[in-house]
Parts: sequence; C-alpha cells; structure tokens
Amino acid sequence: MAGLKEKFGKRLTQVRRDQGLTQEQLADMTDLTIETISNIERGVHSPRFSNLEKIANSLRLQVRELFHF
Amino acid sequence: MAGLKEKFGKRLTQVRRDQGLTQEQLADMTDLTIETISNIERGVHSPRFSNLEKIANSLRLQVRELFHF
DNA sequence: TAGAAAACGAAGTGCATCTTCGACTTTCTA
DNA sequence: TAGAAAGTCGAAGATGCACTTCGTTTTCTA
Repeated sequence: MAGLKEKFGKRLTQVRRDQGLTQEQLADMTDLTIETISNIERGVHSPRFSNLEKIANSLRLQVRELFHF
Repeated sequence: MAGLKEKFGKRLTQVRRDQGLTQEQLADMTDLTIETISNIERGVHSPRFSNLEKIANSLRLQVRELFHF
C-alpha cells in the first residue's frame, strides 16, 4: 500500500483535473511554484500544513476531501 | 473562524480523549515528545505530513477523520 | 508534429517543526 | 484537601524537509 504522500498526490491530481486546472494555474492560485505542485502530486514531497490549507481553499474544498481515498 | 491548525488541534484532543489516552501515551506511540503533542493540540504548531500519518495510525483512524470538523 | 503540460534532476535555501529543559498551572482522585 | 497526574508555557537551538530555481526531457493533445 502506497504511503500517505503518494495517495494524497494522486487525489490532488484527480481533483485538480476535475476542475479543469493545469498545475500552473493551481500554482498561481496558491502562490506556489509549478514544481512544488508537481512534487506534491507525484508524491515526492508532501505539503506543509499551511499549503494544505491554501490548496484546499483554492480548490474550494474541505481539507478532508483531499484525504478522501 | 479559527485556522486549520487550531481546528486540527482541537479535533486531535477530542479523539485522543475519546480513546482514553494521555498526551504522554500518544507521544510514546508516535515517537514524538509530549511537548510536540501538546503544541499540536493547542494549535501552536501543526504536524508535518509524516507525523500526521503516525498519529492517525496510532489512533487507528483514517487521516481524514482528523479533519472532520 | 508543433506546442502545451507535466516529469525529472540536482543543488541550495529557508523556515516551521521538533526537541530539550525547566518551571508553572490545572485537573483528577484517594 | 493534599498529593499525584496531566497539561500548559516559554525560550532557544537543532534539524528535517518542503520549497525554490534553473535547465532538460518526456508525455500529452489539438
């Protein structure tokens, strides 16, 4: 079973695509770089709490929905 | 509205007490110090992702349940 | 098949978490 | 109500790891 990082990353990719957003657009919305978004989605890094909140807010989701897997 | 950190901390306190655990016991289970647990519960700090996973595993919960508020 | 989107690598920086120590306060309970 | 247990608090320092930057390569898609 993949770790939390990997599962979170895949879930983020899923919800981002569902909203028709590119990594670059999400990066702009969250004030993160595209590399950071890419790293998170691929499970290379996991976001810190503050960015978790930014991401959820930008996607207009509850944080827990990003852990729905 | 309180920030994510604060809400998460309160939720953690709640589920820990529900399971009849002290901060010290949870600290032992997660290999964190009691101060770290205290800081997280009070919303002083937020846990990093790896510790989020440890906490959820120790409490035998899905991570998303810690964000259920 | 051209252009956009995303993956990838590597190296360096920044900073929030975590630790440690000590002291204090609050809550529980015998 | 005294003692123990549990939790709060502060400050200072260490450290892990997210984040950035820059460049290159691969994959997707219109």
